[in-house]
Amino acid sequence: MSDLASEYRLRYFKDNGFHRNQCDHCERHFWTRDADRVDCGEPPCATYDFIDDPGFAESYTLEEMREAFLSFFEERGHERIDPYPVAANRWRDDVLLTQASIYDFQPHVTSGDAPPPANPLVVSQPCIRMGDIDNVGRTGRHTMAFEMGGHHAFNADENGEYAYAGEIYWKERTVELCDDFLAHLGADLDDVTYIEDLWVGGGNAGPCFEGIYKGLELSTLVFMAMEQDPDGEFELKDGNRYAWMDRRVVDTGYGIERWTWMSQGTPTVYEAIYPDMIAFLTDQAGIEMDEEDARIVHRASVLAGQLDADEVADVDTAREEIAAAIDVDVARLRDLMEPLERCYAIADHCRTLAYMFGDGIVPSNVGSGYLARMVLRRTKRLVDTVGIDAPLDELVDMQAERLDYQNRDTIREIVRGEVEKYRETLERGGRRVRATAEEYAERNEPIPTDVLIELYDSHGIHPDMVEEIAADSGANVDIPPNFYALVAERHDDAVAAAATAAEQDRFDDLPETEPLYYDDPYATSFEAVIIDVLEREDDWAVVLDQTLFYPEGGGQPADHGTLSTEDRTVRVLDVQKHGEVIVHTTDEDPGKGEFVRGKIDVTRRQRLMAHHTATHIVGYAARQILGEHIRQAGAQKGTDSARLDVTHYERIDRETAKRIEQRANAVVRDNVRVESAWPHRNEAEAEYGFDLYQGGIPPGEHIRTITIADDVQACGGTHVGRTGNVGLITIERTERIQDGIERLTFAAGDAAIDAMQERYDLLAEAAAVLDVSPEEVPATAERFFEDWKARGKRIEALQEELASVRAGGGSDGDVVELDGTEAVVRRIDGDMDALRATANAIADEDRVAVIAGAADGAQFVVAVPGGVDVHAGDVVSRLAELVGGGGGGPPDFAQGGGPDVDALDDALEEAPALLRSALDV
RNA sequence: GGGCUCGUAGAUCAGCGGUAGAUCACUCCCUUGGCAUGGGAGAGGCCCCGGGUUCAAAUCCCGGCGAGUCCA
Repeated sequence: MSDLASEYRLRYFKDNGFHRNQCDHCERHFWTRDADRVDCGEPPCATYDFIDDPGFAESYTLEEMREAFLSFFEERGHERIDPYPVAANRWRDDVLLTQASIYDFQPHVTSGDAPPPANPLVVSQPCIRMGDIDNVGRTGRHTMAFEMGGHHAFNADENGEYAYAGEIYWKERTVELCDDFLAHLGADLDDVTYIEDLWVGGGNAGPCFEGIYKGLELSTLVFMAMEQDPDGEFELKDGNRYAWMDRRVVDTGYGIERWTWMSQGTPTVYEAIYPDMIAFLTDQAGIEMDEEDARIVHRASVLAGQLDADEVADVDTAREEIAAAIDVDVARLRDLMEPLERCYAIADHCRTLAYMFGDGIVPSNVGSGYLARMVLRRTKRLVDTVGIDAPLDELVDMQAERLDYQNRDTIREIVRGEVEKYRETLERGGRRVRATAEEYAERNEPIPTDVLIELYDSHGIHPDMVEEIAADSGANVDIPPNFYALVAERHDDAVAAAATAAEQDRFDDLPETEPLYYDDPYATSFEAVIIDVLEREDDWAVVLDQTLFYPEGGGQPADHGTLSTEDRTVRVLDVQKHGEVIVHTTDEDPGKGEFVRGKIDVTRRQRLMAHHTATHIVGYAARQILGEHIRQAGAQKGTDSARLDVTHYERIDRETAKRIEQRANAVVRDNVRVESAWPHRNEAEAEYGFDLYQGGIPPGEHIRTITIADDVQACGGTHVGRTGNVGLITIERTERIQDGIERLTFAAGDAAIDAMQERYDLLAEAAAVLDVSPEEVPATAERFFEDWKARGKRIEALQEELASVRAGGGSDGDVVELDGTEAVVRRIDGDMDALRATANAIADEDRVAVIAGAADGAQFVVAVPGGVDVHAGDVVSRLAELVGGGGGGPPDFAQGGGPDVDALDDALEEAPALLRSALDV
């Protein structure tokens, strides 16, 4: 690694009497005002020094600390902006959850493509970090959900290449602000250290300082100044090479919870940030402590920072060390701490869930919905373990109320639904495990590993749950230590090959195509100049200077039509966008350098436009009927129908679909204008929020918006002018694409009429078949079905009756005398069921039965009563051979057959001989 | 986005090429003064749907629909 040490030598440190020392334990360098200091100040190199001894002049609640932070930076030239949702995938598609305040400005602002909403700015951003889940509750400082206070400045060279330029401030001012904020709150600055570190993430990197005070990391000051570059001069800790870039982004993170904790000096951060909920939970869990217990807890809390699962090899050992340090038995310490730690985790997880569901995440088996489900189930297990009676939706609601969410009823409904689903999974799993355990206990074998993996991977049953239940049945379980690695092995997947476009280079050099389709959505023809024509295997690729043809995008298929020159007309079969170049696929060569007149297929275009506008309307209607959590998870428009996938936590039944249909058609009848605009991205986001991005996140500084009534979406598609032009919307069906995602398939305009007529035709056809009027179809169908079932039963009964009659009667000619037994060899008129019934009836009279039929090829049934030494399977097999087929079965009853019906009677002739020889064997 | 598992009587499940089963619930009868219970009999199945393989499919293969679960 090239030497970056000079990056950390700031004038600010020099002017303020700092020294650069090296930590005795971790050997990292740090800056301090205390020349003699030998530890960096951060656990495990140090302990918490502020428990019962707050580090600031006054005590703050979380809300007060947030305000103190924001206003401090506001007073120093930063603009305060509203926090973003925790569901980061609403404005970027590379991550699921917001994990830091800088996430708000990635990728477009950090890359320089878009200007920041303000510069510099300050925000308190709710974040969720699943990675800390094992530390939550234990270290006293880790939370899965937290608010990251961030002040950010975006600097760029003055070369005009980026959406912002100039120097706002960089390292000196950033450290100064952090130091000033500490001073502002009354911190003892001599006890503050700034540890040198290097930050790497998301393709960027840069030097950073960790601000530590009294054993607690309060801030991280990142100076993002490098980007990944194969030829870069620095190889950093992730193994990639990086180079300096011409943008410099100040990315700071102040843990608002920790600052709050520092100001209060409570044993843990949790008691500082939501004291009411902790009190409620410990009370519910029946945790009582005498004075001595409380003293132990306090002393252990000071050392709890050592329990960081990322830092220590073994949490149990770390706990033993703590027990030894405060001279308490480790078992007693654990008994005292674990229920408390669980209560802390519950409070934190409930806050996480409140953020997730409050910001519109819907539980699912995929994506962020899956993360939410995992957190919820973990929380439910914790709640049950410590014995809290309050329902989980109430606990989550306590946090949702504190966080001031408006959709609390929906949040509770989602939580209740998920708890119920989890209960069902456990019940199902329990039954399955009991059955499996009994099976192996009986055989006196341990439950094998592959069964454990299957139980977990396919049925969601954790191996420790298997162990618990199996113990009741006396079955042994060996859980291999690398269990989860074995599960992961089952998920080794083949990497999908990315298509490489050879012609891409050629298109890259062409000028951007001027799109005409936005100017007038009803235009049908245009004139253009052919820029380039490329012959391909089966067709031609044509690039024009401008075009009315809409290229496939945003779920809207491409326009079709024709391009005509003076002497020829070629058909346009497909249109694709390569960057800003629009490529038409044609069936013939139109000739290069020619003027062409283009005509689009108007019917196709109008149907597509109707469906596109209808998609917005259906989404808008679904949101009104189902709730604010409804978001587009995918969409595809066609000429005959369109489909819209939305996030929702339960099945959309026919009744609900009808309500959506009615609401959508009301919007059509209102005949409001469909407005399009090209606002600046930041202005659009500020005004409408991230619900804009229903159909994906478009690039660029300006985005195109489509407004229908109160619904505003970023959209590049073509739309009708007024909702009335859509004509009619019919929802054809709903289906569940994944857990938490419902697909609405609908038709609009002409296609809706077609769909309605087709459906009525189906009903009319069914009515004609039943010879009743359409209204009577359901009742008649039901009557017929019942009748059909009753007849089936009647036939079965009659067949048995007939069989016993046959068994008794029949001509004497077909009775064969065997050695001490009689056999009946007979051909009857009936299907396999009749044959079986007859054979059984004969066998019931202690006679061997060989029954043949020809209802569906040649068929045999042989039944042998008990005590007769003939193997039915063998006899059938040999008979069947004679008719070109096969057969078999158990010794007392067998069936078979073959295609050669003509040979049936001959085969029956052979039957007596076969039986006798079978008896002889 | 990908993987895996499961759809059989009202419920829970067994059967996994050869005559559709068990337990509980249900109906009736018997045991008892009544209840818990005990004994007996009975009813209840488009074996999710559609193709294919086979002499023969609930069972094997493919597709669809429905449900569950794990991973990114």
